[in-house]
Amino acid sequence: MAALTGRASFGRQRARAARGRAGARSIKRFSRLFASRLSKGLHLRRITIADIAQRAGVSTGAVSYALNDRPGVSADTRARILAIAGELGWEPSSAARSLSGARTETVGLVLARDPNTLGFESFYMQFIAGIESELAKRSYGLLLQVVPDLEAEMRAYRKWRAARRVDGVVTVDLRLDDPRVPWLTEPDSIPAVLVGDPVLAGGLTSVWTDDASAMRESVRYLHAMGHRRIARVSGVKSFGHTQIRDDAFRDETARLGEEGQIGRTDYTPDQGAGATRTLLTRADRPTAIIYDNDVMALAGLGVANELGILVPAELSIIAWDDSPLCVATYPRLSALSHDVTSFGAHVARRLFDRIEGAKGGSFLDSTPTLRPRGTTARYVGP
Amino acid sequence: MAALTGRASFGRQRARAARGRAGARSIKRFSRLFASRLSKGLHLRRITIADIAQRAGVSTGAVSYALNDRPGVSADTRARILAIAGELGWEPSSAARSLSGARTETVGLVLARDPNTLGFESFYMQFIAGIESELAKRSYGLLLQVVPDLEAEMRAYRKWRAARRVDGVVTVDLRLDDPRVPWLTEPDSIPAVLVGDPVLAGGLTSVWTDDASAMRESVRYLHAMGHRRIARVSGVKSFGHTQIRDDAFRDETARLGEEGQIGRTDYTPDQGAGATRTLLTRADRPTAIIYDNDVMALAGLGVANELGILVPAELSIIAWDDSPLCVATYPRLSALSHDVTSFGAHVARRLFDRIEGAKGGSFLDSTPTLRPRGTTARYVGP
DNA sequence: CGTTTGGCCTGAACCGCTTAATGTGTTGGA
DNA sequence: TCCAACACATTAAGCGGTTCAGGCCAAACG
Repeated sequence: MAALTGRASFGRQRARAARGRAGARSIKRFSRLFASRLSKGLHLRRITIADIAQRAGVSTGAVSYALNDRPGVSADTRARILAIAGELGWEPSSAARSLSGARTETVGLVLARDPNTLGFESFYMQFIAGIESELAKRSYGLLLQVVPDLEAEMRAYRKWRAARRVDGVVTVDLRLDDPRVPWLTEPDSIPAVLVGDPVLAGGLTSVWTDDASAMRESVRYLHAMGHRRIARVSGVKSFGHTQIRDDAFRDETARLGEEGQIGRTDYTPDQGAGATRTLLTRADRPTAIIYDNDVMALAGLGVANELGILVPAELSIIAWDDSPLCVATYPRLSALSHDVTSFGAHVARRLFDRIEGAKGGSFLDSTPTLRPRGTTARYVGP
Repeated sequence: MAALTGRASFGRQRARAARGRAGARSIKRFSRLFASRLSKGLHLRRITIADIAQRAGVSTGAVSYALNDRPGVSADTRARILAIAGELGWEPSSAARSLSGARTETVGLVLARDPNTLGFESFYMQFIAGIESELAKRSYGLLLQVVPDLEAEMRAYRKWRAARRVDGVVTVDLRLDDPRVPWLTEPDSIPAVLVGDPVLAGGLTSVWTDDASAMRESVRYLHAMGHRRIARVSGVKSFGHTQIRDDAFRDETARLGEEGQIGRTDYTPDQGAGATRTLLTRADRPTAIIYDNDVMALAGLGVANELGILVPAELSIIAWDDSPLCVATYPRLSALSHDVTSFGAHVARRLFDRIEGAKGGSFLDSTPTLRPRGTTARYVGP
């Protein structure tokens, strides 16, 4: 026995211990297991680190260290454990992990929007796809919740925090004086990345696009094309980015000596069409309209067609958020193009940084660029 | 002491036990806690059922029974426990719950689609919103994963099962001979609800819409309007519902003595436009086209405009899956309308039934109904 | 009046993993 | 040669619930 190597003797010890433990677990335990197997139809017991430990002749602690790539095991023990884990097809129990204080391996996203209007905001789906692309790399999951309003969103956060459900959250549609900001700033809160302008994020980590610049560029572009009456059909006023675009729009039109009109909507094509109709039936109707999303731009195009106003000869149209939709219409919609999927990925990366303890900060994503297509043209007078 | 009520004496016992335990936990434990408080900035310890038990003067077991609405506690003890739990703002730890074999309170959804094409399938977002509406009622969460292909989807399922991550899954985009069906049929698999025709679901629970009827109705409608050359622009061939619609389309056109053409796409507007162009530049071009989704119908409308073909005078267009998009265009798209949000809710309800042990079965959701708008009209010859 | 019965509760094991604290041999230095 | 330092492992105490086998006591029964 004394001649045995350290490992072998550990192995024996281990085996003995295991046998002892199994005995101690007694008939009670066994019968319970058996009963559950019967009732649920011969379940295969799940593979745990204890199984790996037994096979490798080490303790569960060692297995845990090895599987988590932490010091405390030798290189070859680690390799052996990893091999066995692979062979057995072991998957960590996220429940056990998070219960013992480690990561949940889940991030949360709450969408506070009317379910019925959500469907045609292609932004979210693309954004989610982008987030997922990063999560997949670290085998994280995305916990999604669709709620009617901000209060419900806060409730969801509170619940997630209390239940230790997520490691972090992505927060979208920031508002002015957003209640989520102070809440997420509390010392005990969930690590978060806010999507929106730093001025709205109150020092928390934020990822943003320079919408103001994009708006200014668009206005200048239209002005240079001879447009003198430029309008904007905007989204929900309480959203921060709406205000930012509003301000930039007003500012830039004023700077160019124009009077910029703004129509207000809830992002639905219906209201987009309504706002367009209002604008186009005025005596001094605009010769160009910038829409806050693509479906409203599409709706606007429809209204123009209906009213017999030629696009782009008599009216130029620009959509915010380029999408396949924009190239599906005829004429094709000129749009402010932004890669929403990679934006989502960017957000996810920042969230991981944050989860790993990075300090807050604001990160500028690429600025939407104007992509002129068939709905913008030089304006040559009535 | 003997004169005390049972409850009061239990309370004392309990308190003593608690003190004893706290003592046994020793300085080691305390210092650890303290250290973590210091490092993370005075965390409030989370509220557990032990806290509730202590306050109520009962055991944690009793608290568990009370909170889960199970027999084993008297009505007023239950009420007292519930009150204290509310007062303390207790939230169950989902990790602890799932670890001890109970529910995860999470359902999973894997979307095997190219992230870039996902954005403009309004179907999914609406569908998800519908699912969420039911989940919210039971405070379940939705774990979402976007993957590139079926294999990755299977991996996700396997992982979720191994990690006990979800209580059930919703499976979409069924195919002929879908590998997910046998997998989900295995005795040890995850409870699932399949979205698709029962013939594809192999006995598992499925929720479906009668696409064949809807297709037949559309073809008959167009035929009755004088159309004699009806075409279809379909989606991905490997999807089961594509085949079902194909078959119904071919069958019904043949029955009416027409030759029904089918163009194949991947659901993108780009390919929808391409297929339309091919169809419309033939010598005997169709006078009506039925599209498999709304964005392709939109793209088709664009191509017709571009080619100078008048819609609906010379060409009728029908979109599958009505959406706000359909009323944003000019003319408005005639569409097969289906309430996708409530469809999602229906699916979620069936999944809960399944999780609670219901047998498989197939459930017919409402059949899409044709909603004629501006893109369908009587055909009066060339 | 002794004995079931049944309602309420307690105690403690257990779920699978993490992680301090605590051994053990081995080495290297004095 | 002896001891400290070190590398590797083990042990066992949690994490926060669930659940089952009792225990206790009052009511019902024979």
